[in-house]
Amino acid sequence: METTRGAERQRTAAERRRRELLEAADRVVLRDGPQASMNAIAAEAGITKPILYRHFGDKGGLYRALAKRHTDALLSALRAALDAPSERRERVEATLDTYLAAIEARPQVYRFLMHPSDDAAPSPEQGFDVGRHSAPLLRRLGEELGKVISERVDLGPDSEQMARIWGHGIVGMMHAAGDWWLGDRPCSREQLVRSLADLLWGRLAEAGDLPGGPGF
Amino acid sequence: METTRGAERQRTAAERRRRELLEAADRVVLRDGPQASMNAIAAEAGITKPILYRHFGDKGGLYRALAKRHTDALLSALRAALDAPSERRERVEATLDTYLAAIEARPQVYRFLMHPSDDAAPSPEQGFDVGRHSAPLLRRLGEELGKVISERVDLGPDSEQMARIWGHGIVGMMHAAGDWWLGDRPCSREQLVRSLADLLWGRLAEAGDLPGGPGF
DNA sequence: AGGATACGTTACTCGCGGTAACACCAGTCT
DNA sequence: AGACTGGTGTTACCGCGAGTAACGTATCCT
Repeated sequence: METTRGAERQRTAAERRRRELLEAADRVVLRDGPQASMNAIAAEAGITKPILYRHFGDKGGLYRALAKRHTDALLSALRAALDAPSERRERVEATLDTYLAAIEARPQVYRFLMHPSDDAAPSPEQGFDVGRHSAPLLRRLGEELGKVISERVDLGPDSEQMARIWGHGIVGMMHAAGDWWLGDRPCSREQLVRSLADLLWGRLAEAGDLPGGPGF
Repeated sequence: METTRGAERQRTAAERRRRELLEAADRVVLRDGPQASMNAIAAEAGITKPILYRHFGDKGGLYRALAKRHTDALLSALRAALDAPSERRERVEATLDTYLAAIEARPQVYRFLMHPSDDAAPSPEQGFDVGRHSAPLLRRLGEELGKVISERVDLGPDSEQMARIWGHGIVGMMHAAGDWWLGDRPCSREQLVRSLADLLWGRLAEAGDLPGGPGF
């Protein structure tokens, strides 16, 4: 009975094929942006649409598979920065810098990852579902950072809750500032990193008011 | 010569019509979500598609007009909180709370405003354009807050730059935390507001390490 | 009256996501 | 050998939504 070995070989072949398709999709998405059509991707892979659908179900499936690869890569880079053996402030700056360097180096990947992917389930019942606007990447980063904070930082009672809030908040801060910076490039990366770290280090609380009206 | 008076009346009539169309569009978008079709909106307004296109150019135009109304409303509410005559910390908390209360009260509006609206210009030249992932609302809030900070807070040299960075960063923090909170509702709004303000007030820098591994 | 300028319609094109139906070509089971 | 299975691949189609062309009609100015 050769079934097991045969099935095995077929499975690995299918997986290789899948990887090839993903790489083709990657090329197209990085060239045309997130609105790349399934036709274009299929053409790039040298095949036709139905094959893509057999492998990935629908466009969302393909995009999710594609996103996972890049997300994993970015996440592991961030973890490395987060685990460096140094002072907390240095680690925070290193993490911010790693993220910003990544989106600076490959803005197309960044753009793709931030795409909401429109998995908005049309939810039949009146009143469509609410939240989940954020890209899955941001959710994941926020959760991950929350976990790290709660494991390592002493926040007193309700530590768990606060750590998650901070995780999502910090990630959001990093993302929004990064997105803005990437567009206008008003300053160097170092300066951006330092300013954000300063913000997290409470300089807003310490700063004095300027004359005229209430201080923020 | 009646041209001026006639033109005037026509213009105001057109504007009233436009407002009616926007209100119809509002109803549909708030019911069906951002993927509402132009057909549906036209039907709700009791007319047909071409009229919408005459008034707004394309779907993006309609959505931009729609977004402006809500954005302006939210922004004025935030300004009020930001201008209250009290301590800085209180004003910050009030502003956060105002934003969160708004997205809590009308999540559909929130969802619509955060929709990227896919104005991704297919930019003919190789390498499509990069940034501008964030919703226009966030950009605007970030700029606005940056202005307020730079006007009121004394940040020393490079104040302008840092204020803008902080503006976008704080808005991003608020948004990401709010989005996550709106989905899972893991705590009360008060608690969320206090935690975020604590974060901005430098509690991350002050907190001690927890045993085991490097502290964040 | 004559003509411009709005408002409104029907009926279409075009592109995209997704699918049905069919063909082919391995290896496997009897 | 010959039937069966499961993978790869195709062409041709459906449905739907954005956007447009062409046409008809009321209103108001000259």
